[in-house]
Amino acid sequence: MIDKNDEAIHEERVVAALKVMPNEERLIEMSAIFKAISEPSRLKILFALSAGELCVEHITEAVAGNQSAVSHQLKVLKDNRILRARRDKKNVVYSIADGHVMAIIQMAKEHIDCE
Amino acid sequence: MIDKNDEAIHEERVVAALKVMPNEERLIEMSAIFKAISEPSRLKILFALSAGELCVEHITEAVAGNQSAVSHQLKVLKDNRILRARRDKKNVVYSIADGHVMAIIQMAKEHIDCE
DNA sequence: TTAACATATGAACAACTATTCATATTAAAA
DNA sequence: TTTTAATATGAATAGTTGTTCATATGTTAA
Repeated sequence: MIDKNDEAIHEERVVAALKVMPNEERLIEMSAIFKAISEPSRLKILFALSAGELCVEHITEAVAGNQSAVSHQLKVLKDNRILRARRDKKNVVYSIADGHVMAIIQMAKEHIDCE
Repeated sequence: MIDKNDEAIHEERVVAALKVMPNEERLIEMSAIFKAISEPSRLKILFALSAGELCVEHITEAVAGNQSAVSHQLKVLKDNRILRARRDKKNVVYSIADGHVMAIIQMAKEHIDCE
């Protein structure tokens, strides 16, 4: 181990990396999560919902957006299982799917503040 | 509190949301982090580096990519402070900037697996 | 049923982004 | 210095994505 040069160390790491490397399908799946929350408009929706579930109208109000745009954005978030939706009479009420979502956002916040 | 209707609860949440809502600049800053890791090709690089720092050549090898593309991808990751770079003789060696990065990725993984 | 309300959707356009190719830059070795 | 090796960059193109507008769908109340 002592006289191993960088080249050898790196080659080992390349092999190690290839072993832990998720397959293409899984990479795309993970990327999609990040893509979904990588638009300010959609991130804004997540903050709007951080205090609890809201119907589309109120989300639209909270993000100062327009109804159609918000609906499209909600679809992206729901399709990626970042949000859940349930109907309540005339309204559809959206909420954050699980704790991981805000945890990811929190971590990004910390990352920025550490710089 | 007892006879508060959904409308009133939601309005309160809208107000709460507006209070915690990051300003536009900060939203964009956070989005940029996610955007940077939202391409499979770049995510792949992060996995390649998860075992330790590597030079561009080895990264290229680990992701089975082409040199120019990888260099462009590295630039995006570095500009967003997701990676750090240091020169070591002829090589430039890249590494993951801090623990938040892989933590975020780990959380996304868990999120997917919980579905 | 019909009217009114809340949400969703499709098409179209504009804006953005990734990759490729060719080449520039930079550092080390000869 | 000249050459070679490693990395970076600019321009161009192709593909992707967000927003808007108009309208459809579905739900409730009258």
